[in-house]
Amino acid sequence: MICMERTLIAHLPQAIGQKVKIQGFLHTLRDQKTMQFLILRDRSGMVQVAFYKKANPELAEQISRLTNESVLTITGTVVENPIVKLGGLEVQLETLTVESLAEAPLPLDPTAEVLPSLDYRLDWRFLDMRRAPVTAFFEIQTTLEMAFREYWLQHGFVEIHSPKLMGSASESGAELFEVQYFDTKAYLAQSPQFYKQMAMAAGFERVFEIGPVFRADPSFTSRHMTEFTGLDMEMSYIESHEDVMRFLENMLHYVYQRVAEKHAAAIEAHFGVQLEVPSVPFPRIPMAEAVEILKREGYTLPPEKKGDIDPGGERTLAQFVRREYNHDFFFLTDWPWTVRPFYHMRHPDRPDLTRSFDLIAKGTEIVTGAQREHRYPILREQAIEKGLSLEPIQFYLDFFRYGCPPHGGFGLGLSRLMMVMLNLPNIREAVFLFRGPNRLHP
RNA sequence: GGGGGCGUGGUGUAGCGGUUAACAUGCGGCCCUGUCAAGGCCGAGAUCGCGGGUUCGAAUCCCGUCGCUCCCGCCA
Repeated sequence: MICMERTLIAHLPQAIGQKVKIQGFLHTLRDQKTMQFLILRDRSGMVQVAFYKKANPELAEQISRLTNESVLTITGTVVENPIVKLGGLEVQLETLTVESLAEAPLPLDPTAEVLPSLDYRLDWRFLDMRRAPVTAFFEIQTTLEMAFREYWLQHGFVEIHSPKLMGSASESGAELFEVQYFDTKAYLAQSPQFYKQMAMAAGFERVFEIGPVFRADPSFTSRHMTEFTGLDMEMSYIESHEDVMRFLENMLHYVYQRVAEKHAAAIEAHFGVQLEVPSVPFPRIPMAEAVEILKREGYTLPPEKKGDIDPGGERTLAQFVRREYNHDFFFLTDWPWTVRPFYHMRHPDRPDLTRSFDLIAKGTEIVTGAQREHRYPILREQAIEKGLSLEPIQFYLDFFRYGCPPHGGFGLGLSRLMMVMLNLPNIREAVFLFRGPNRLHP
């Protein structure tokens, strides 16, 4: 017992007949007249621990006083027992150490079958996260992020970490958080956009970044956060945004495959989703065509949108794509110049359209990308056309004055993708800790 | 920022003009020869978000307020 190594509960079937040390939370205690059954839970699973009270009445007394979710260290012998429904084995308790006695009652019971409201769950997120589906969520997310990294590394990308404190607004400025920075003001980066492009000007050719993004939008929806993790990339020597889309769809195909290989069963069990690896290529719908489709589908766009498509329209298009192409994903391409930022490249023959795209997954926008305008004089003109003052963005414009390869890239929302993949109704449970206009704690 | 919905024991819900405010779960106690989402019995726990109004009477109707939530705008 003194120097015994801990055995994970999932590994107990390989330890039949052996004495083991297991540690975890007390999931349930069934305290009977002659016997006590403890269900112990660690990150790998649950096991039944059995104890004959008369073997040690004093210890039995101690077990009776245990509260649910207390943290225990237990030693005992693993025995095969087909009668036990939980894995057909149990640990016969020899020693017990209470590492941490949980107070009762619990404000949130992780073992309860009825879930409290999401808001209450977020108040007690650390208890909420003891539930198996949440544990599974983060294991899946870890695999997903690893798959992205694998794919990028296989294709010659370099990882960068751009600063999140900025001296000036990078784009619009309206959605920036302002912070005190000694005797001046700084802003939290609402995108690594400019810095990714800086890496292109530096000749890195291919970069990616996984990092925090801040948006000061007072958005009250099930898919917005004020702080989220962005998966961003930028690549040089492309011909058009088509190259970026092709890269993205192949990467998502790979990522879904990796997740499916490892977690298909868990995803089915915890989220009721049969994970479908999306086939490539994804359907592409130019904006002009999308408007026609919506007309045929009987969806009326709000008149003030003018070439843009609202979330309802995106959902309608998603249904259309599901029906016509049997696909969960589609690219909405060639957005009007009027609704895109100044750095998107325009079509040479259609200056009213940009070489840009959004990726819609099950009706939710998860990616925005484009070929960027890398020609200094044109970029400068476009900034002026958008009514931007050049002075605060001159450092950015300078990237394009001394040779810059043609390039493009995209930004993807990690939680948005997780939400879509696992059919979660709300982004607040697709993230470790949610940050929104009314939520800064815990 | 605009619009809709909700707010009842710790939690999740029912009740929607007159009820000792109900049910489930959790909590406490007792019982039960191995249980297994254990089961059985008993008990504690809510002045029905807050303020005002209508009414003989309000958890129930009206107004305001706060909180949450969803949709729109914005986006990842």
